[in-house]
Amino acid sequence: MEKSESPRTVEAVETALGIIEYLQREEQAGVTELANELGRSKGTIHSHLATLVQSDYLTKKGSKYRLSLRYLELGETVKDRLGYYGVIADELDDLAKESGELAQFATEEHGMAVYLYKARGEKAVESASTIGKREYPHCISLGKAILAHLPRKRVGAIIDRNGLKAYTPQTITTREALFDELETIRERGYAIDNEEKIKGLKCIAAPVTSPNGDVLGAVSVSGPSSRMQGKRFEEELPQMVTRSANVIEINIQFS
Amino acid sequence: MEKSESPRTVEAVETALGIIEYLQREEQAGVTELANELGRSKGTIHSHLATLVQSDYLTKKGSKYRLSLRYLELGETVKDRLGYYGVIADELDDLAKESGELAQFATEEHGMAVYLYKARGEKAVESASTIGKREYPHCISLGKAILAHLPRKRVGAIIDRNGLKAYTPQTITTREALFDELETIRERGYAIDNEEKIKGLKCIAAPVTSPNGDVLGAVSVSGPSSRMQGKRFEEELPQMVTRSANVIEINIQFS
DNA sequence: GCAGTTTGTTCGGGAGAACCAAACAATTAT
DNA sequence: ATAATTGTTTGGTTCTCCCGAACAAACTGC
Repeated sequence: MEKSESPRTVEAVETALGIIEYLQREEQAGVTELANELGRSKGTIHSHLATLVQSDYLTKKGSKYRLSLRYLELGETVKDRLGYYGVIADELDDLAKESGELAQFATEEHGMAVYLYKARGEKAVESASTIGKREYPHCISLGKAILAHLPRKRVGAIIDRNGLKAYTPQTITTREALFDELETIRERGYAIDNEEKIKGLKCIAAPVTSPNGDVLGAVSVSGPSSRMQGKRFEEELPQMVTRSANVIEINIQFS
Repeated sequence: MEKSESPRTVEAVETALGIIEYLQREEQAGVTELANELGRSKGTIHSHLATLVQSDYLTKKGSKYRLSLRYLELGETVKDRLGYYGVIADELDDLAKESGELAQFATEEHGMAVYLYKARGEKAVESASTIGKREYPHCISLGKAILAHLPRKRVGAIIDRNGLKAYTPQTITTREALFDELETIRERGYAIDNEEKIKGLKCIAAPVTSPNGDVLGAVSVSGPSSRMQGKRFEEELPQMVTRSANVIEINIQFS
């Protein structure tokens, strides 16, 4: 089961990445603040900062450090390499317009659901998620739609890694319940988030798979529970979402 | 003049960043390839890769490593912090439509011009530049428009850092010629790229400044020399570009 | 299917660098 | 002006980063 031991890592790199992560949360910081936060001496942090500035990963204004614009380039590179970014953008814009709600696309990486795009329809609810944001997959429709099409042992590993944190009374918090739910999703063809992450918010998500069967991501619409009920929630929206997922699948093949 | 000595840097971090940079160019690579490229042993690279994967900066598929989606999030964070991204996007879309050409916005960081947005008009030429791409400022209109509004000693430092590489016979390659050109730009109110970077391509760029006088970036239109001449090149387009720059300046204040 | 080659992984040991602590300089606050 | 805080520099020591080599795994060619 277990690998003999965890592989060696480079501590100096971990502190440098810690600086980047802190500056992602905090916008700007000085030497002392970072030293306290990361539990290193001021001198150490100082040379790390010098390294990151020299390599263009940070900028220094006065005595405060911030993330540089280099991450823009890296972000674009990653986006371009996905290959299907334009396809999902176009289709989600349509879906948002047609449904009037918030339409989103996410994929999976390292056991987390990663939002790649969002489009806002006429009445779309606000959402904290932005492009690149990562979320636990077990409590959102996008995540569950993806998990439903991953190998069972892969899902097990993800649960072990993440746990099953509860956000609302509806959140699925046991392994068995989640596997049952995934089974239901496979049969039904789409996933539902019934206020499992945020009270008052319901979502519907359908998976996008490649020709050879593995899942590339999922499409969803989200809206307030007041609008997400009856025939609209049980027929119309599911149909829109699954249709969008299919359109994306087809267009990816020819792009 | 010179600081006593260059500050200390952390070599381990430099190799880790070297890995990231290589994977930005190459899409994917294995241990041996990276070890050769960066002049380190396979064992060393291996533990660096383990560190970067563990912290979610790389993904491992089989025995190849790639950049992870984390850079999407970092890119979005940086974009949001600019504050005026939406403003330039809206205005450049208009400018591209009105002019029919390629409209771009760039700002300055570490002595380089960094493209932040581009919008393509009806007849827009193709361009290799993408969001986040960095370019030497001395040979493009956007760069010169920005340089014209930086402190003289800052410009001097940038020249020292970058040099003045020639791309075409028109490229400005001497310090004096560049300072003269910047003076002309300040008087005229906008900058011209007369095939100084790419043969057959001409551009016009106007600076965007903040109320307190420092330059935030510049707006440009680019087109083939055949279309960039006569009254259109000397009056109409300059007017459009400077007007766009002004609109952006105003909107930034109220956003 | 089997030897040969290449690539990834593990590990001991030594040299060097990352880290700390403390002193100094610069900036800000009182 | 003085005190307090923060940034910068520097020696010295410990620890870790790195190398090299051995091992394992994957791929190649025959």
